[in-house]
Amino acid sequence: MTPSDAQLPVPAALLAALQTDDWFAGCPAAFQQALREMGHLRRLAPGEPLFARGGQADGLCCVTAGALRVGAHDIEGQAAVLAYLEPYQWFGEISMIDGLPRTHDAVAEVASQVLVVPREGLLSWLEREPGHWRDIARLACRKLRVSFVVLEELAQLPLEERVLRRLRLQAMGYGSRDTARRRVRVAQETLAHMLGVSRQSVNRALKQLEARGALRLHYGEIELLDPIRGAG
Amino acid sequence: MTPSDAQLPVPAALLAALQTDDWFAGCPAAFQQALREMGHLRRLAPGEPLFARGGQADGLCCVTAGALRVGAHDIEGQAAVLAYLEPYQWFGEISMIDGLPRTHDAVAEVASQVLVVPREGLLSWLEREPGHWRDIARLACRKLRVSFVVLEELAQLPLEERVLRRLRLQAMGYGSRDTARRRVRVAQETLAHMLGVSRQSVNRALKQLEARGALRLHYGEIELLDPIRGAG
DNA sequence: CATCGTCTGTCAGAATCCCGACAAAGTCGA
DNA sequence: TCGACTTTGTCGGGATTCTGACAGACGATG
Repeated sequence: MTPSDAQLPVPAALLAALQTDDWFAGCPAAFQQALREMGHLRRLAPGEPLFARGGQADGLCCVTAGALRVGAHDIEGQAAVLAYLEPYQWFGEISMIDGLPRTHDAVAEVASQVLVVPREGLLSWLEREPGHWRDIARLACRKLRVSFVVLEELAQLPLEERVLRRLRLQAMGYGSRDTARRRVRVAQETLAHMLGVSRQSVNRALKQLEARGALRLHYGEIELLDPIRGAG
Repeated sequence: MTPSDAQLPVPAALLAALQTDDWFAGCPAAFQQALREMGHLRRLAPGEPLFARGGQADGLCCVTAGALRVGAHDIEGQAAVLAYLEPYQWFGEISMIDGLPRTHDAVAEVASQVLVVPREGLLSWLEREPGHWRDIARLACRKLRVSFVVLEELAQLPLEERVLRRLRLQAMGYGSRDTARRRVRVAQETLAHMLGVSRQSVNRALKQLEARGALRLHYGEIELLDPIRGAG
């Protein structure tokens, strides 16, 4: 067992930080406690995969440090990025629910730490406390709503709006946090991959948004300004 | 109360047909029975809305006859079609789970019939049988998987592939049926709305797919051929 | 402070797609 | 059978995006 596979217990102090996430905060204390006790922490080096598409479900996860890139590595190396997950977002509930293979790859973008709640343990716990399946459903439900928003934008909004909305979505942790951050650390090329367009197009859209007063561009970072000005 | 609002009980004979849907078939008999007993049938005239985006959740639904167009009516009349629901697909679980407003409009495409299970009744039933929240989660989970597939295609696949995959997705009821139909009744313009591109582009893609041997075009209908030939 | 790798900004040609328009073909009802 | 309506097939101009390329700006590292 290599150091990166070491299974560290989850310190109780982490519970406070985990409340940042709306889903976790909405779970009953008993369930929160169970997730902490059954889970363990796993460190990931930059570029190290947590799981790969098609792999077997190992459990429910939560980013506790760093950032994970979730997407799909196409055969031709076309990296379609679905989302960037940051503390303290939960994921992996899909395979948790239906037991089918992973839908995406999850790779550490930087040195990261992930809380992993093993599937088997959680399943048997849920068998004793089946009411908490409702919380699992809530988690999937939230993703579904985000997914619908992204789908709709992708389908018919002009690129400029899509860029702006995606940034705001990222700023509020894809619906997981109630307070949106002002600054989003993301390279324009990364943004391009998420939106499925070229970096040049993203750059042009960002320039127009900056001229519109919706945001301010920095090196490797984008500052979102007053939504009123950018809302048109 | 108008005739279209009449609340007809759900005949027991419908249970057999409902088994067509993978999700329903996977639910325990007790849950199936409860859904039938708590639900009622509602008739919809062509163009009649079942619910609108932003409206309050009235319950879990299932198409039992006809077809529903699910999408979002933009302010400018831009009708973005998310999917066409046909018997016996279930929907409306999102608002069921989180109690938030509807994400989409649902309008009858033709004269249709919908099984509606009122939210309040189902919620209190689930309070007595909380283990079946897992089934609700399964329903949301399946949609999430479909949504991921659509998202990925939308992001980076060439239009020709997107058209083909969308047709196959429709042919197998968005994952709700195990056997895919050969023929899909859908106008090219409708397909264009679902993919967010123009009718002309869809027509060109379809022509190329036909030349490739992946499908055959008919009037108001598309026949899917052997997947092997079209898989490239 | 010098260097290197990353990120941003911009250009031009090629490819793609959108829009409006119109004709041909199919379907349905009078 | 005829006519109205829907759907399909196709064309061309205008707009948008992609690809590839390159220079400058920034930050980390030694």
